Amino acid sequence: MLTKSSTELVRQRNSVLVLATLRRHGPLAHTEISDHTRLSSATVSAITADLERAQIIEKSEQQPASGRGRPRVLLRQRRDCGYLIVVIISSDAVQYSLVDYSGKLIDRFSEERSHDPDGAARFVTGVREGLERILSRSRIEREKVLLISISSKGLVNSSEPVLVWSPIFGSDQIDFESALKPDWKAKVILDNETLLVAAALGAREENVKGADFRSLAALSLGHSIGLGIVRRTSHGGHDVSAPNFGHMLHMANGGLCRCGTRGCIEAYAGFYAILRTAFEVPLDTIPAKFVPLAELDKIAARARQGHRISGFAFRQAGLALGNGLSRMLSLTERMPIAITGVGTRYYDLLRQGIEEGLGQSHVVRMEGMPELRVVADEQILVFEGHLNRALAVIDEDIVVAGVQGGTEDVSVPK
Amino acid sequence: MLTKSSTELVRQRNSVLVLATLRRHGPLAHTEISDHTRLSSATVSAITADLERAQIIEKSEQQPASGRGRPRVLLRQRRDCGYLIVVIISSDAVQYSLVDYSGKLIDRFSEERSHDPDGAARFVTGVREGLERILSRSRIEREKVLLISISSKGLVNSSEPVLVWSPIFGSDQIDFESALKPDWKAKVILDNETLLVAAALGAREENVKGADFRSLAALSLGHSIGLGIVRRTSHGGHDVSAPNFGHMLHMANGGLCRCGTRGCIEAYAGFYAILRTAFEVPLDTIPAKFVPLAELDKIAARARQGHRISGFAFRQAGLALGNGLSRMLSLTERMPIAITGVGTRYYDLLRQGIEEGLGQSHVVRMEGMPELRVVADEQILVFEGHLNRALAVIDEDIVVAGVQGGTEDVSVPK
DNA sequence: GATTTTTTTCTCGACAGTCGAGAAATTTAC
DNA sequence: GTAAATTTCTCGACTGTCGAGAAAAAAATC
Repeated sequence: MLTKSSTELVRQRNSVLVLATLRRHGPLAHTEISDHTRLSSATVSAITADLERAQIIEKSEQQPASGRGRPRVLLRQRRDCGYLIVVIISSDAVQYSLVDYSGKLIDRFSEERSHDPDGAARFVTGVREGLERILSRSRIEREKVLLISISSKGLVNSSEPVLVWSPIFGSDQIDFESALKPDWKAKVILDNETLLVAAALGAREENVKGADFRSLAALSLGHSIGLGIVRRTSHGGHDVSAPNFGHMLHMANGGLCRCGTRGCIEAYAGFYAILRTAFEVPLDTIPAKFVPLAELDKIAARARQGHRISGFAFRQAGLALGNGLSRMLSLTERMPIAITGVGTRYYDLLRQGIEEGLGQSHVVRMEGMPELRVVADEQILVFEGHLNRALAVIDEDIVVAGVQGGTEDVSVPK
Repeated sequence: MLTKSSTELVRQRNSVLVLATLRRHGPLAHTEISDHTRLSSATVSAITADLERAQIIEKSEQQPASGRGRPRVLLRQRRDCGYLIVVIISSDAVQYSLVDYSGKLIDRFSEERSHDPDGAARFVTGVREGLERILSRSRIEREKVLLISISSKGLVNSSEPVLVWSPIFGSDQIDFESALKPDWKAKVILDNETLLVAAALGAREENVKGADFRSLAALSLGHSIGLGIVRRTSHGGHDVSAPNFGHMLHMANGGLCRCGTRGCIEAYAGFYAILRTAFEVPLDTIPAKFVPLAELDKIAARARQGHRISGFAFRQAGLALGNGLSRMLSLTERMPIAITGVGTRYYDLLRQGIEEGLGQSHVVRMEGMPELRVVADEQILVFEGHLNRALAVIDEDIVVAGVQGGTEDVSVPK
């Protein structure tokens, strides 16, 4: 409320609103936009006329008229209005996707990540090459790429695209903004991977529940532990954050974590930690850099057959997660928790520990156990989260940059 | 962004903006308002004319002109525009304050709270009587009371004025909305006490640092433990919350807390917990209902003289606080922590434990120790927080209700 | 095939809000 | 007494939204 308002701002907001509903519901007719936005028909006319003149949306060609009356003309985003590159960094590969303004996937490939530790600088070079490659494969002009949206596990600066800490590079910070500035005019954004999962799930949930949706947490189980939280703000938007959950303190002076601290949640619930407990390796052993999934599958199999120590390892992981989640819930409101990631394949073994860990706290005793649900297809959710956020950013930027472009040959009156 | 914008909304927001700057900086002239709000002079004229017509603000009488040129006419809130009653519930008393629309204290008294446990229903009756008393003492019309702002320790529903859990009444919920509806047309709001402290400190901090202020936490030490967090939102407002920090899980299966759960932070850092540790009473002993401060002072004195167990009790309290704060910081961004409440008198004994507890976590190792500062005068901060929030709510309500009231005798043209 | 009905889109005038520029008011300086 | 300085107020231009009704276009009906 610290900043003034003006009529131009009104137009900007309403323009963004129109573009957002177009995103949400696909191509719409004039009347439908009016219904969804609660803007008057006249206002919709004015706004869509502007957007059309600025080459941001277009009338789709004649529909085979369904029903009588004047046939609808659908409005949709112009695909060639701009492009988006999505970069998903995971522990063993980097995936590049080229997407047009309508959200349609145009091209995609993955590049294996070498596991060499000499790290950050080399890695950035690789990303720059990857970006060049996807651009050149497409024949799209460089200037038409409006946004590069990157995601990674780890801790991300909330205002700038800087990877502050990651399981891969540790405290070797990566500033994507300055790394890509020489090559690209496009804006660069960086988000935590689980944050995007939460964003995607929040959007889905709101589509189902509407205004009843309040908040939701996504917990990603894997080599490392991620948490994303999404909350509806007072004015209808979504506020989304990715706290440093995996390295929240679970137990003072506890097991040694990859990050070098003792007692992090990850030091009990990460894959390497489960391995460590299952093999009864001392808790202050420096953890393995990478754990093959097959190794964990074996432990899980043994646990399911009743092997005590193996079962204990998963139970202890669950306890750490449950305690951590209860602490999170003490600091927020009650919200459902969606569990995702490769680790969900061990959910049968983790569940009891998680619920016990949750049950040990005041919040859960008072408000009851939060809803726990397992959600598969983390990869799809990550991409969906990218699109949600990135395209919204593009819409906003385009409108704010000014919707006056286009062919200025309106100067022939009569 | 889900909701449409309109020109009326623009006027509303800008009117609220004008009232807010008037709150912040005291009586201001036309030009000064224009400077602070960045609204044009013409707009300020239009808005202030409306507000004046609606009897919300008034021109102050002639100032002794300082400097040459046409003398300024200061605008200020009309005191009699409406009134606010502030109710501060503490463990041993309830304080009632009557405040006019300009924020000036008109009347105040406290009523001792009987320590009888028969609780909630009786207590509510007491509050209703207290409100009647402060009204009748003042000769103000009941309808002129626009807002009743209540605060208490404990857990508060974020949307409705319902006390969900409190150290005094436990889980006996109190719904102030429905309790006061029969007597009062005024709106009723309820906030956690430490939330108000955080709000007040946040406002002060922003006055000093301006846009550099990002966030801040207030930790209140006393019989129970309170935490308030204030953050600047993207559009310049303040987002403030009071998580259930005192009953966040400190240690699974730990000491028994007043709330009936085991291992809460309060079960280590509350006054009764310090007492329990100092006297080597078993950790599962049901805690004392109320601890005289003199008792704690004695333990503190012994600790300062080197008595081992007494010192250990404070150290352990500090550790619980430090661990808890580190967990909070894992879920938020780095922020300074202001420590307040009666317990600050033992800060010399707590400090080492707090810092050690903080230091055991990944965040603090990475980002460094957060700034810790001791802030006295918690009572003043609570009241200040009440005024900040309540008067802002009143301004908003008045403007939204419509600024068209007042004398409609403008119908004589020429 | 002409007319009516239905549905959608577009246009016009009214109204609300902000802004810049300059007029009006009013005091101090010389 | 006049000029300069400073503050407040007013006017016209511009931008925005809205409701109502005109215009467009296809299906239904006679």
